[in-house]
Amino acid sequence: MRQAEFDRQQVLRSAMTAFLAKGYSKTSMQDLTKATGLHPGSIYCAFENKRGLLLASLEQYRLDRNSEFEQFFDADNKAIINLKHYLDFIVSQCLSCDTNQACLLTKALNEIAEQDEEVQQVICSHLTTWQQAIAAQIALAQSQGDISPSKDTEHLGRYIVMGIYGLRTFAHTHPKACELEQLADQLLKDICANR
Amino acid sequence: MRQAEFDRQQVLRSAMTAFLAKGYSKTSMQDLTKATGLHPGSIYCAFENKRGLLLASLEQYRLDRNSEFEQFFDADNKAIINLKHYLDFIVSQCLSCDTNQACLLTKALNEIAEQDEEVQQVICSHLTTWQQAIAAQIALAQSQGDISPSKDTEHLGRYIVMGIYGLRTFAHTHPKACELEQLADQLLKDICANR
DNA sequence: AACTTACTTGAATGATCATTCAAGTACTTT
DNA sequence: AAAGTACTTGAATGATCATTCAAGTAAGTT
Repeated sequence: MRQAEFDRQQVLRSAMTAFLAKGYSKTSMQDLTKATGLHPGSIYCAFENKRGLLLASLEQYRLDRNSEFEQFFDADNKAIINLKHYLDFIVSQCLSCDTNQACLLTKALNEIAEQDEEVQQVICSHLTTWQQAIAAQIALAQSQGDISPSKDTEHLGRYIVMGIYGLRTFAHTHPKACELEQLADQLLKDICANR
Repeated sequence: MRQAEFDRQQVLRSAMTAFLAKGYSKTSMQDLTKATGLHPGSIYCAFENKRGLLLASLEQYRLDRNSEFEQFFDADNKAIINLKHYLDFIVSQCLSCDTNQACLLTKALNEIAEQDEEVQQVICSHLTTWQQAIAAQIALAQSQGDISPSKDTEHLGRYIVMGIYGLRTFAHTHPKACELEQLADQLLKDICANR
């Protein structure tokens, strides 16, 4: 047996960058060979086809975002503080002009939504897992007295996720930084409000 | 002079449907000739190229959404009631499987965002106008005593718009109808909350 | 009715696309 | 060191793409 010469993670992260810059459809195999450094034959050998490379990239994206998420919420702060830092981080991503800071899951979901059922299923499953992780942090904040325990945890989780989706799209309209920050603050306030 | 034989509005609405179904990139000229009933030469004569057809479709979309918006808010109800009906309508669109009920502006914005500056400019300008129209209705609701007048009208407008963007993306993950309705209700509640 | 003008038609064009595959290369095993 | 195995290479392939344009057709004008 002979080992593949390329670093799989590095290749997938390069592919992610390419897909984020142009979207799946507009990213040509030529773009992908340039971005990854792999020749067409190697890509097809390792990932079957362009769609397979997208699926593998989505999986790598999930792993990367998972460990990023854990870094935010493993801190010894209260859950509500970590949540605020996490939202601040997302706002800073939204304000960045670097396309690589966008969310591959929502980008791909918007583009391929009704076209490819399997890709959609994979994306939805990742997003749902993420939503549950956020809900778990909200539950923690409820137990720590920062959010009313009488509120529906799952509903609050969906509300935050909806808000983050909204922030990402809103950011495409080039709002002022302070406006985006204000929206994120409002979102968190509404979650915590005692009503 | 000889008049063109096709109905411009009808052609543009067919093009909108095609773009909404597949996205701009994946919609081929063949798709567009089939959808509009026009031959390639006629499309190029009338709209210059595929991109020109998109721009014309975006303009028609703006006109159509404008009159739709006016229908919702010309009613003799209180502004807050109209706003609720409008949100209900958007939720019902989100729940529909008909791709034609999606928003062409946000769909195109997500797809072409950083690729075509002029298209982005056009889309952002339409979305900003829409946001201002919503803010105007919020101002009305404030004057009618349904929303605290001390709140920043523009901020509330942005918040509702962010929420609608979020609802649209969230809907792609196939949530239950009641969950989406609950999110829209929460959005309106948070706007009206007295804090 | 003849002419001019402008729209319609749809096959042709050249570019670009994803994908293939046979030849080349390097690692592993014997 | 020789043989076998699997990865790499990149030009070739056929499909599909947006776009063009010359011929055809119908309306308006004289």
